[in-house]
Amino acid sequence: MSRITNGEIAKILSEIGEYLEIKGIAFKPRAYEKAAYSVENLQEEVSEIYKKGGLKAIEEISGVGASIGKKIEQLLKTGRMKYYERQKKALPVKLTELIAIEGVGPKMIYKLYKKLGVKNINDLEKTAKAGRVSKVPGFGKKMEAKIIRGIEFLRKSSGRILLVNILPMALGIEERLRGLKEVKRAAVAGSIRRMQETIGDLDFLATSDKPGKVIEFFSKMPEVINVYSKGEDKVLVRLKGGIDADLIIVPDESFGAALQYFTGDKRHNITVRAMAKKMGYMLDELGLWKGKRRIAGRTEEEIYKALGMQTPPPEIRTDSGEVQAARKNKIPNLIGYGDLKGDLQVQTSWTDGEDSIEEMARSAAEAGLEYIVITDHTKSLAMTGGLDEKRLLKQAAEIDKINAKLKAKSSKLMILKGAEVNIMKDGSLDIKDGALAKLDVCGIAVHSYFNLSRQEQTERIAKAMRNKHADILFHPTGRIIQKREPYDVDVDELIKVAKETGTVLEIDADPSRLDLKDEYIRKAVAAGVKLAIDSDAHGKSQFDYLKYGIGQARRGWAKKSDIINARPWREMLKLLK
DNA sequence: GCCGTTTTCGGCCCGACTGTTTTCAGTCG
Repeated sequence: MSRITNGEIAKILSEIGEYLEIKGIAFKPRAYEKAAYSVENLQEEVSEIYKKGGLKAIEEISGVGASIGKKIEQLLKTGRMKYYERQKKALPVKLTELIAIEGVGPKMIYKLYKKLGVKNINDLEKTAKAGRVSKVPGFGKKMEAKIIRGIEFLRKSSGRILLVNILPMALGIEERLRGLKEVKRAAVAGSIRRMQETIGDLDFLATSDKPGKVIEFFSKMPEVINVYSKGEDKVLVRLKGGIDADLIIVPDESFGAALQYFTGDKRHNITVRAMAKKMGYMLDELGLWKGKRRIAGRTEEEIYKALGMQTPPPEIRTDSGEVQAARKNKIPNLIGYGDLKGDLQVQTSWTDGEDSIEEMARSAAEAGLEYIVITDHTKSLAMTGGLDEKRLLKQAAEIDKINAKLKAKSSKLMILKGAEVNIMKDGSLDIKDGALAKLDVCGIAVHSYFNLSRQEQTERIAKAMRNKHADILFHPTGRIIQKREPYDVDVDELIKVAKETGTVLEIDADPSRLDLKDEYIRKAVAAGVKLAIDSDAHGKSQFDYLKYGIGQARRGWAKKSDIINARPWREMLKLLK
């Protein structure tokens, strides 16, 4: 049987949905879309589910019934899905890439293909720039210009920007809105409130008796480079950094409903709305309605409570079980933004960090931490000037000295000794066991040979994890968001090995890494594997990264008890091998 | 094509915005 991943199955199902949408078929598109979504967010590989329980087990997947189930079975058995291939043959266009263009949907794609033979993004760009799109009935000059703009934006930034590059600005704007005397309540909603890895646009909400004043303020903020449109209770602008933001003014009694609505995500809202409807209510961005009477809306809590459920934290509103859990009062108490007591991955100027041990320590104390582990690179990572056994010893002596100094100044910060030990191609570590034994915390990490086969890579890392000194696997998949794909590794297997060996898996909080991803965090938590959230700071300002790691951990349903560095250092050390 | 706090059949979230039109289709969140 061929190895087909959930991601691949999901992609095929969602493309079928788009093909059906194009044909104007009702309801089926949403069925396929829904099935695609639940397959993509499954905790277990569909191929495994099928191996264990056959077709019947596949049909147990939410949104998958007899028809889609059989199609998945065919795909697993033969590596092909005839139904999909027929659709594709009938309409040979690159749906996914065309749909990614802002403002372009299935219906447009169909028309453009029929009239102009547009099959992909390059065709579309050429024909639009030649002015041929605007000649097609139903299209005009504005649409054509919008398409060209959309393609350019997509090319430039893949349409989204890293959370870290926008969160500070968004929170700053939120704070200034709240400071206005005309504003009663204000908040930033959307994906930023959910702490998504990347952000497409910003949604601000405010309540006010004088909306005009607030809108005026918003459109004249120094961050604004363009005002697209301005109405009585709504304004849409472009901000510096190339991100769009809107501000919507709502009545105070609707603030919670609007916050709920604009926080999303879309799937979560669909599920909650459908539930409300079933209970005889109607939920929209102005409130929860029973007929014409608004029974809730002032706060989110009020709405969720009226629906008989807990308020799910924004980070987990992804329609992946949080609604069901909230109805049963089973949402776990997620790790909080102030819960970390230490940081287990910190680089210094001994290798590729910018600041000295002492400077990093001082900055960590200012950030409210009780301890840090110094984890400079080791010798085989030559480009960083990695430490050998001898220099590790020397660094240990230096740390003792600084700890004594800190104590004399009655600082509460404790510096522990560690290293980011390099995993060699064969899974061995580049520092001798004798030296590793002297470290308080031994982190291990991959920095080379990213291109090994899945099996080789998995075995290599698993072997390193089996070293009795290896405490934590740093940035387990090596990805860099929007820049570098993760190396091909079987994370499920790593989770198993982590459980078996007592190795901690890291959630690297560097906002361009956020490695582990939320789905793996959730799997690790479910498997009872211990986790650490580390800044991977290479400079004294970077302890700030921890909050992105916490956001990621929350997105993966991690509790405080799952995170070892949410404990005091003595307790934390006891949890290591 | 899927699903069940009323359903194994008859529903499926819903309204705003945009650009194209002259009453609406398509996209978005």
